[in-house]
Amino acid sequence: MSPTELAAPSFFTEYLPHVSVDCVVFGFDAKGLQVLLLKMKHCDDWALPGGFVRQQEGVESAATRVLQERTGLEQVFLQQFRVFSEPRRSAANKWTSENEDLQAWLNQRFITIGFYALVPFEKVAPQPDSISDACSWWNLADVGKLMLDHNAILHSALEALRLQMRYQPIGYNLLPEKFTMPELQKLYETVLGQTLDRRNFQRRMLDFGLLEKLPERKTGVAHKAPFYYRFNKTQYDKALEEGLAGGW
Amino acid sequence: MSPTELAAPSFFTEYLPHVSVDCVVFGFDAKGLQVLLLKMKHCDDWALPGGFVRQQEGVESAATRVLQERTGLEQVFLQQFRVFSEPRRSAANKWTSENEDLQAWLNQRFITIGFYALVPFEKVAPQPDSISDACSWWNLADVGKLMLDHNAILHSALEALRLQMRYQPIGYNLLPEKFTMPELQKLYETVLGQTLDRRNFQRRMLDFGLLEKLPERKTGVAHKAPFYYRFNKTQYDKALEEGLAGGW
DNA sequence: CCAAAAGTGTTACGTTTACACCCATGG
DNA sequence: CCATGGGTGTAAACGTAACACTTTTGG
Repeated sequence: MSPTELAAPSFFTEYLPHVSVDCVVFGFDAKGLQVLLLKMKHCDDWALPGGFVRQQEGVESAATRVLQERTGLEQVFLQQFRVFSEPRRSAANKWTSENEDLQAWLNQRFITIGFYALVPFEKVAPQPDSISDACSWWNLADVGKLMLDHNAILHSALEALRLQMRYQPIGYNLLPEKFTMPELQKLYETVLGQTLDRRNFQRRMLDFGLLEKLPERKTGVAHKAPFYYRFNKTQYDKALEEGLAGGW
Repeated sequence: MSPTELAAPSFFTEYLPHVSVDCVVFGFDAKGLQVLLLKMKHCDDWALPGGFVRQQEGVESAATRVLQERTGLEQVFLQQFRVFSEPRRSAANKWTSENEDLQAWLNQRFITIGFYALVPFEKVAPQPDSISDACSWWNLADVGKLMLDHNAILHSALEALRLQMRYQPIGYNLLPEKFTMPELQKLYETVLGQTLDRRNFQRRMLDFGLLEKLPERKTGVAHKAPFYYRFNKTQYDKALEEGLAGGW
């Protein structure tokens, strides 16, 4: 091995070749459902945050690392949902870089493992990576053409999330610790893309037994002030494990 | 490149390194749910049918190829359900072979993409592959310790299948073209691991609108002969796309 | 004091569950 | 001719959906 190689360890030795992870990071605020995107260098496209898998780590750990680097968050809800592997998905890879090793690396054919993450919007400090020059939230409705097949990945993640909501609770990772019932409902309506009855929603949510009503109400709001709630983490985790409803 | 290499193309050039697919193949007969397993050479373990991904194919296509080779079937219901990638899952890889290239290949660390398949039991002609010396059906209840983490993969596949049954029909790929209602019920009971009410099951199934009642009854059977049914493929495929029930 | 938003309750409806009766067949 | 399994129907229980009234607050 030459001194040059020793000085600059290659992507090819650090990571598993041909394998990547891509994360669809969902956040939620008053404007609706947001997704974290990166503006790639030397091109106009935006892309999902992604990364590669080290020789000695699992894909979950790789995705967690990506999330930590882009958002600053340590603990996030992360779920693998599908593998995207059509050879032609990488056909458009035409990276040029002064770093020849990086260039060769990026122009590989990649099999990517899709994850979606649910994160607390207001706690995220978006950070671009080495091949992007911006990292920021996009309202889901405003997302345009993304790099490669990232639009399909995003769409697929949203479908997986909607499916998962049928039998698992969401919200713990998307809302602040204290939240009101209307806020929780807004979250559900936004993700599901449909409006729900206010009273039935509240009853159903409470019947799940995951919520604790706090004695305080929201302040500084017009009209009648709603109560705050928080999740009972114990019950919430139990519901994540066991599921909420059954069909058979 | 040396003539030797030209004469014997390497696994390393034909396939993507570090990536494999493993298939949990479910079949169904009178004895219950069956799973297709391979008896590995030079060791007592049985394993799930698996394979590798060619440089220019997607993982679905790799899994389809594996299925075709092991079962002889062209069209099978195939569903990717999870990626297994913990580095230590491959830690036990200690293959020895006279083919040095193969040996080095098999001793890589692998990220495997888990698929489950639903196939018509009676149409399958199990075929071992080059690193196994038997391929046969096992009753799910009789499956013992499998190679590597294959027990976990099998368990996870069954969970995914049970979950999927909540909102998608199954049966088309697991039953012969004509089947009776008790047979269909047996299938559901076996996969779900619980007994169901005969009359409610029938009503529910018929209400889905996927079944066509045939004018003929089963022959050569003790007691009252049940009617045959078959799936309406059009409706069935529609249900696969759109799902059966909703929660919200 | 009124429009807008939130808290709470009730009724109607449909779906699922539980269960009963009759029919057909082979031993 | 009867035990076993299959075809069909109905009533009760449950959960969901639809909807009304009251309370609170800022403008």
